Amino acid sequence: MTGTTETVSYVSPADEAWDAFQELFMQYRPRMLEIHAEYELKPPPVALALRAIDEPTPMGKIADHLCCDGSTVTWIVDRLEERGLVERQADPRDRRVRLVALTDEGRRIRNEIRAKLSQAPPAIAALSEEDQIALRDILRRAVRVPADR
Amino acid sequence: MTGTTETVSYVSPADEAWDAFQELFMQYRPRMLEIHAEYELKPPPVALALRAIDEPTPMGKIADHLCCDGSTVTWIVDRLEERGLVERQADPRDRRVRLVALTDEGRRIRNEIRAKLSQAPPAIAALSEEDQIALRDILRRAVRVPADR
DNA sequence: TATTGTTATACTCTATAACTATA
DNA sequence: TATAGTTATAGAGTATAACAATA
Repeated sequence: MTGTTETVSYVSPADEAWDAFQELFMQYRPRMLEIHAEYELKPPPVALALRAIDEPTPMGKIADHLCCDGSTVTWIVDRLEERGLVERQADPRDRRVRLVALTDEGRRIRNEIRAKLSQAPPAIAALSEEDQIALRDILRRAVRVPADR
Repeated sequence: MTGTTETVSYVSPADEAWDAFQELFMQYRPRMLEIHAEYELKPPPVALALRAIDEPTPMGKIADHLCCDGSTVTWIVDRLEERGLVERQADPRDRRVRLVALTDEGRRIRNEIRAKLSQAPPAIAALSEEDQIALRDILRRAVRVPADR
């Protein structure tokens, strides 16, 4: 029996890459929590909501993005609104909808957070420039694949 | 002034790679939550704790790993112990310490979860085998860098 | 009738402070 | 005296169900 017929416990390079990917993310997680904590954005979904908003966004879309209940989004947006980071706007197309929009301050803070989170961790920064570029190009190709599931 | 002296808004390939990395992770997040939900491991830290345990592990080390308070780990381990997935053991070297160890059932469940989480998402699986291998090799090189911060 | 979002509510999760037991 | 972990507790976070407004 040759190696190529072994399928039961075969691990594809994709799965091996994915394991390393996740390990790297778990390495980074404390830093991400630290950055969120600097802005008192807690629990994580509050920070994720702020990070995700760009254009005015319906409450329901935020719920989908966070994978949480709509009533939880009401609570999250209440918190962000109390702090003046977002405001609820009417949607002229459908008066049931409430659009969540960044305030100027909210945009400033969100951009600050994004900038900090965008700094590659040591694990990536220490790679050769050749590796960095190859990694960037491969990941950009990957991200373009629709995540239908 | 030449381009190489421009430092203010320069984005390195490392940072660009890191942005794509994070986008891919956010794409995958719903699937991760779904897998955790299949096993009723909620909130996320409960699932992360179970996933992380291999050898019997002191409570305090789990708190460090999750970036949470020790009393929260007491609560998390209580939940896992109620379900028969872990058990507290004495540490013969230091009687203050409680080691959290997987039960047979806990190891079975943890392995099942790990196997599901190890399946590369479509974005990765759809890459050419050449890209998959390059990605794996680069990420493995990255992960070996100590995450001193 | 169905959908978007809010309110009221109960339950879950989390940290703080005080405590026990070891070191 | 310091450290590992637990307990008691208050407060934060989350979902469910019932509701109001609009489609």
